Amino acid sequence: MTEILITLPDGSQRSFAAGSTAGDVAASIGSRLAKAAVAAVVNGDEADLTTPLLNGATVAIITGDSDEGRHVLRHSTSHVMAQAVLQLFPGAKYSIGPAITDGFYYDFELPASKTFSEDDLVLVEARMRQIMSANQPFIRSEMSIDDALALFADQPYKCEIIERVRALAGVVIDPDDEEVSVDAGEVDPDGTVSVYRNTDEFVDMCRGPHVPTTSRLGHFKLMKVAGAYWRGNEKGPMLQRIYGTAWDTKAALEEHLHRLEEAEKRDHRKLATELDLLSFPSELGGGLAVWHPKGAIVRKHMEDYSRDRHENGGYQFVFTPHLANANLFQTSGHLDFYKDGMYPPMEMDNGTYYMKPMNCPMHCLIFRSRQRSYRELPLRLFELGTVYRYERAGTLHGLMRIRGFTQDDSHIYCTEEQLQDEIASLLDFVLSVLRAFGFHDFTANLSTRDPKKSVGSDEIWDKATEALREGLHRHGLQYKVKHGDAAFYGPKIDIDVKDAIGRTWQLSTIQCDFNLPDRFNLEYVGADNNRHQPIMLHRALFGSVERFFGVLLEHYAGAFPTWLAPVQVRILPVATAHEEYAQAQVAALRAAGFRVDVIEANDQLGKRIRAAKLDKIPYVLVVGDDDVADNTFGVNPRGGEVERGVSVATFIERLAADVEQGSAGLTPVV
RNA sequence: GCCCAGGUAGCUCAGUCGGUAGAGCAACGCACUCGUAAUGCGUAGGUCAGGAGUUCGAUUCUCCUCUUGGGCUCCA
Repeated sequence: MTEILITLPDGSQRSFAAGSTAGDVAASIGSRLAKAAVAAVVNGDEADLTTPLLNGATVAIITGDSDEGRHVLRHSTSHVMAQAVLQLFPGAKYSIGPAITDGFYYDFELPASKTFSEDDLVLVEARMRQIMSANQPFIRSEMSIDDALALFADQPYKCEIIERVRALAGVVIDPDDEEVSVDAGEVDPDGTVSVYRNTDEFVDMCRGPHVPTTSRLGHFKLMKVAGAYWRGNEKGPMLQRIYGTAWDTKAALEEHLHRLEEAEKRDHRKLATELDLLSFPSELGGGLAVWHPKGAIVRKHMEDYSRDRHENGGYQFVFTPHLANANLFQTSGHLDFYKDGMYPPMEMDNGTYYMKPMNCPMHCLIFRSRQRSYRELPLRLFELGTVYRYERAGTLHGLMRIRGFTQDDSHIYCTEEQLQDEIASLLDFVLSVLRAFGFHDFTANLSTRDPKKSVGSDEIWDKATEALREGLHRHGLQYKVKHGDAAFYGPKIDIDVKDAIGRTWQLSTIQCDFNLPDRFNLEYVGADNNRHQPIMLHRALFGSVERFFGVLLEHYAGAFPTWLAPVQVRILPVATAHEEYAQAQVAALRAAGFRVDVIEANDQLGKRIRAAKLDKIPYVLVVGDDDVADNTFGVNPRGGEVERGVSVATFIERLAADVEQGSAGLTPVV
């Protein structure tokens, strides 16, 4: 047969000469498509453009501007990086180099335990560009496992991957098992190993597909070097990882780099310093913050709002101490399971004390302090409880990962029958509060039982998991199931929010607990006059106040909405003669409950306006002769146009409306 | 905890091939009194993260500790 028939995605069919490739198909459709093509989908499987097609194949072209296409570009770029590193560092061992979000990485072991320096990145990148200019082909071949072991005989990491695949041959691969699927991405699970060769010297094991030649690549940048454990195993060898980003066009690459710059500008640690909100004095020790007046006032309003909502939402407030006798954490099990996360013990003459890493044990004591009736349930205890956890040094990150923090912590005790409704109304409550802080895009994760480590009966796990799932369905909330990701004591829902620049943050959790009620022997007397064990729910909404503050800071890029802004209004008298008027207005606005300050006319007006803008103050009011005469303001709103001659009454009305709108969620929902 | 890179004035940074440091902004003072994003001049401000070592001499070189950043791992 000299002709083959190919079906295209739109259902149309075309005939090609035998031996034609997906690349030929793309070229026959159009030169623009041929240029954009990076790989193809042949009969449902991704394949190289250079693979000869068989008669009757269905072919779709993957272009570089699709997710799949970028994945191919990134993966191919990582191969080029491996080749460059092996040239520049003879004797280097290469392990794996997958495509990841926005880019790729590759892990190496350098000879004599050498490490990469920042300067090496420049060298590697230059060598990569040479390889790309050389227009090397990606040539695929397949071989047996034994041949592959021979080919990679001096590459121990490659051999380890091949051996693992051999061991797994015939085993159905669970896509949730990340460790195995990484290998599966490198090698076909059917017993053959595919490799891609660029030159006589450089060949890499890979399932593909790849771009036809290295000249198809080029819009990339190496970003950073890092250490990374082989197979993520803390006890295993530490490899040297290089991260890069790669895109289909120069514009896309530049846009990505620009996005990174923007994200850096709104880094909460930077903004916290610039706006004088809080700091991390090294004298305190790592992961501990002090809140300056401007940060504290924002935090106070966040907490006030949270308290109002909880008060209206049927919660009862409690307070508990920051430390407790070891007996408490023995009972709760924290000393058995969580000791590494706790600050070390304080030996006192009447026992051993620990800083509390969690509030739950103390809330359980409150539940247990007297006999409880089913009529009291659900019992919702709420506390802004400060806890201390000895997070490992390398994991600290500004406010996002901190050692002393305050949870907006709630523990809800209810009956099995109440669980369903309670979870549904909890979700209502959580989302409603998050919306008040400017978040509108939510997704959820449902973490289910890990049978290898869990307490509680099958029945209760099933029931609780269903209750969580049903709650999510009622909300139409998009969610993913994380199989086996639950803690040993119960299933949970995590809620992720998307921020102003599209990043997601995990904030709230709703977590069932079958363990603590048992350990603390919690009971209530039911309608049947018998004793029953309540179900316990942990629920944090902000997660931690500190972390939530950090997320808000990044979300708003420091420009807090008026109801939260540390200074809502700044009045600038044009000249000294207007200061009296300015002071009188400050007094009036403060009396009306607004946060207002004034900067006297010692500096030029333009300079004071600039300073106010850099402070991201919502309203800058300029007052001069006209305003004194007419009882008006010149209003310069954040992000808006200057308006002269606004009457004081009108401005106060607008300001009040702005504040009201920002905290609109204050109206009770229950 | 592990790998890499840092820590110099309140902030952002420069500098010292080993001879105890400098800029801009901020602060303070004086002059300017100004209508919407940087007025001018001046003053003050640093045990160069901390400790030990090498050296005639260490902010600079070495080691340790603390701490920060990027990752890994961890986050019952």
